[in-house]
Amino acid sequence: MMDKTFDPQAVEGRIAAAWEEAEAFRAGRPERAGAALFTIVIPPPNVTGSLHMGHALNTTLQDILCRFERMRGKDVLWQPGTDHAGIATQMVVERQLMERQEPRRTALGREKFVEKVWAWKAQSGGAIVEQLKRLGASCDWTRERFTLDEGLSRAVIKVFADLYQQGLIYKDKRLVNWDPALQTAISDLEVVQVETKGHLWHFKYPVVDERGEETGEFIVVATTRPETMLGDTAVAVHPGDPRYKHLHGKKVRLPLVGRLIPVIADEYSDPEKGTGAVKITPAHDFNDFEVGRRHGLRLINVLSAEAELTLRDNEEFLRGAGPSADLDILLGELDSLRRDVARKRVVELMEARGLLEKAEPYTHMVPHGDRSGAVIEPWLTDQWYVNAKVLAGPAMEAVRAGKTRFIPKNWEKTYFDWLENIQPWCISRQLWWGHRIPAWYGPPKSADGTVIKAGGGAELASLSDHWEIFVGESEEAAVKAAEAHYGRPVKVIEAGGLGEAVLAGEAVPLFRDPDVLDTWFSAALWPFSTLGWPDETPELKERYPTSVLVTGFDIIFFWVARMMMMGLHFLGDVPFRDVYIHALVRDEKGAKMSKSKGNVIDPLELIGIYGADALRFTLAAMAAQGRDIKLSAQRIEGYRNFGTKLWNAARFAEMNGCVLDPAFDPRQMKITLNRWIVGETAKTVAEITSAIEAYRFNEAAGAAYRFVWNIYCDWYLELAKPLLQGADGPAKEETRAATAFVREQLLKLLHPFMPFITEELWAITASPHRPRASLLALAEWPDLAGCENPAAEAEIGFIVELISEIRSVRAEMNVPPAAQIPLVLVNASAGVKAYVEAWDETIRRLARLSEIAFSGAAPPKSVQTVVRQTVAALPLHGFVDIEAERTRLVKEIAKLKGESSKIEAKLNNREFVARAPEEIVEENRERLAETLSKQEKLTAALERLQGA
RNA sequence: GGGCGGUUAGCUCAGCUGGUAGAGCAUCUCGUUUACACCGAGAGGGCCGGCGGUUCGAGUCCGUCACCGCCCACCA
Repeated sequence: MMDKTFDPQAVEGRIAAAWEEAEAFRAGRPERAGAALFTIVIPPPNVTGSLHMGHALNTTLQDILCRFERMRGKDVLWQPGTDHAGIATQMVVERQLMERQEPRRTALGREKFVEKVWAWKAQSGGAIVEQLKRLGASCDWTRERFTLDEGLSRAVIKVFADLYQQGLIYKDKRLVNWDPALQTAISDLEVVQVETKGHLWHFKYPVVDERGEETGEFIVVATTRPETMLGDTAVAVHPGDPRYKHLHGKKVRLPLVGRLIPVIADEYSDPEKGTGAVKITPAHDFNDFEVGRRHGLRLINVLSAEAELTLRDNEEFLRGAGPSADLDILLGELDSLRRDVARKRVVELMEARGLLEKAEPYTHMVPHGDRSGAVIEPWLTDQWYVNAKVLAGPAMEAVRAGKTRFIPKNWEKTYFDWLENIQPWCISRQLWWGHRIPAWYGPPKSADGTVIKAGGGAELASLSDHWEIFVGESEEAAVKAAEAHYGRPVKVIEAGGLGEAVLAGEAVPLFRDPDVLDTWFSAALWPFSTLGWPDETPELKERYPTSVLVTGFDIIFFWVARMMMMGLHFLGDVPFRDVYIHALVRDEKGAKMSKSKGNVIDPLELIGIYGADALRFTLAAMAAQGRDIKLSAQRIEGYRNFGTKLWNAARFAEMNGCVLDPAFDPRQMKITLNRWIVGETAKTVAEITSAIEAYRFNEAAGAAYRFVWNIYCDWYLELAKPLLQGADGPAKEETRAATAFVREQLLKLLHPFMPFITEELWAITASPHRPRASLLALAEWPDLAGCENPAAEAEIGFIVELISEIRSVRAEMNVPPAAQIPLVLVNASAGVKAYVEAWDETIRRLARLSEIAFSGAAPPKSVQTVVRQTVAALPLHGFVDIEAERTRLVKEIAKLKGESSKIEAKLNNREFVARAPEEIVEENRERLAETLSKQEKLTAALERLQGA
């Protein structure tokens, strides 16, 4: 005997183990040889991660697709894995070291630290994978990959080396987004603009004449960053701005520093903004950098990696300023100040000198690192870049040509907009956890072929712009290339020991770039690196391009676009045919879930309370395209109840001996009721199938829900009770078989959405004599084409409507539920009579009637209603309240009148009759006739009531 | 500043190619009829944000305005 409810906690683990044991999710199962292929690569979650709602939604949708296609007979590969997540992981381990008061990263050294990270990964890195399994993800876990795996690393190194040889990866010295907290460069995408309240300070820069004497005139510049003024090398005005025309070519004295800097005319300066004159700090502002480049201005870098003032490095610049420089203050007091402290101090100094015109409150956008939250500094460094512009062309073209489809389509625009304006992609990170860049540096070779010898550290640094670069897929390859280049033996050393090695003069020293690659660089290769590339594996050959990518819109730029670029460049084809972009999961008020807001709903907690199936079904039911999901526990509870309903329907079938007969043929049934439910099932199969094919998950879930609850349970099982509980015979046998058959179909239909409960029911309801041929996960998707049955629909439809109508009237007339009353059908047609006689007992039970009679006229004092043209009269005698009935009829007639006059107006409109499709016109005529006839009958009933 | 979405029942949302406005929850009334109270029966509740337009016909298409949300760009 089954329990009354399904206990997810007790069952889920066991079911998951059964799947694993049977290797149900393994790609390339022998019996599927030659089957159509279906491939999805999972968006690899961070190893540091724990399951959040975004993962839960993402995983659920992919799993629905995979289970659906697997049941349709395809050979499915859902490729799982995790991402090493450079910055995030390094931060986690560093924090851990700090908490345990162990030596810091820098104290440990690179090798030891990386070892620690691997140890951490081995111990707690796999948590997310276990959590995905709890959700029921049917990945081929035997193929799990990690972006730092040996194989994937090989792919990364090869891609880097190839792109370098092709000139698509290059090293450049320019401004990058520098994160002073993490001490690394980050890409544009990792910078978030945050609205920040600050000030706009107006500084007066004195204008000087040819001899360097101040003329008494000032040019006023506005800035939000006073501390960077120490690195100003010009003031720009718009060429057409009349206010400043006379100053073109003149100079101003940079306050505090004292150096003379030019006033330049440049279109960049906007007369509308600030004072129309803008200070130019090429080393600390992206726009200024460009202006500086146009005008050949010097770059004065006044900030350190920690974003502290480094004025000593610029002594030469400061000393060249002449007598008015506040050298002592600059070098003594300001040097090494943090940027925010320096800002205040510079303002004070300017004010003290009468050069602060005004300071006004000002709200503006300030760039922050998305991981560290630190204010990002545009900073001049050497970094590696990918020429994304070249790779973006084919990526756009492929989508334009329809080789990859975005669903919903409107995301294509977002994709195009970004790619059209793409900037060089900074891929080097000053971290230790990640793929180390396969570039080796050697000392410069002079024109005459001699290797330039270098002295100590400072001298080395000054040479850094001139290193020879050797990129290779291995150290051996790089050494070989270097030896060929220098014509001398080469020795690989640590960067720090370079000076001595060179001085020793024996071998040419070579050292490897200490930086690692952006995590997204390896992620961009995921669709082919996980399939074995650069090896020509069978999987790669057969499964690339993959079928579909399922992901959130927040990583279209980070990931989707880059996979497109890399896939097209290295494989010559798109990485996936479809990209299904799903929504964000928000809290019930619509706010983005975040740890800091404390509104995060933990999927694991929900799974613990309601079970994985309930959570999955909820997410699917709410996953309408193009809209965020606001999740509430109440909703999940509702779908948990749905599971219970399904469970009890199966339980009922079990109690009534409904066992599946494999020989059962749904097309050979005799009983109308059974034909009807199989017909309804067929409709539902078609509906769910096409909805999943079109990624309309909510519609598929909705169709399944309605069918199970409102059709199978509410009507079929109720109507089947007399047959199931009646005397033995062919009708009972057929109904038992049909009940079991339909249950089988809905377990299959629901399996992609609720894999655990359906698999469990599949096992429980197996016939004791005939065990299941396979797990439900591997069973065949239903195909009931040709089982629709309009005749059965007409009959059962009438019965359902009749019962509903009587129930409604009874409730409205306040007839006590216990009261059994008679029903009289007036002038019923032969067809209706046949229906009713066939269902006499059931109608009486469900509508709580004492008897059903046929007559040529409605009995006096009866309440009347119309069901599909037939008047149904309930002689209520003792119960009827004439007033209440009159009110009910008047109301009902008014409603019908409104409806009929609307249709009449439509049909009287010649244009409508002439232009609307014939079927629509016909439909309206029928509706009018129906409405009028019903109206007539109720009006007659009302008149009789008044006569009585 | 550029772009994308949203505005439908008290709440949360469906409504795909224009053709009788739907669901879940909540509310109200009733029901211990052995599958299920995580249940059953019934009811109430909507000028589909405003204004124009196209059309025989608009929640659905076009324009426009308002408000809400998101993305991109922007340290004067």
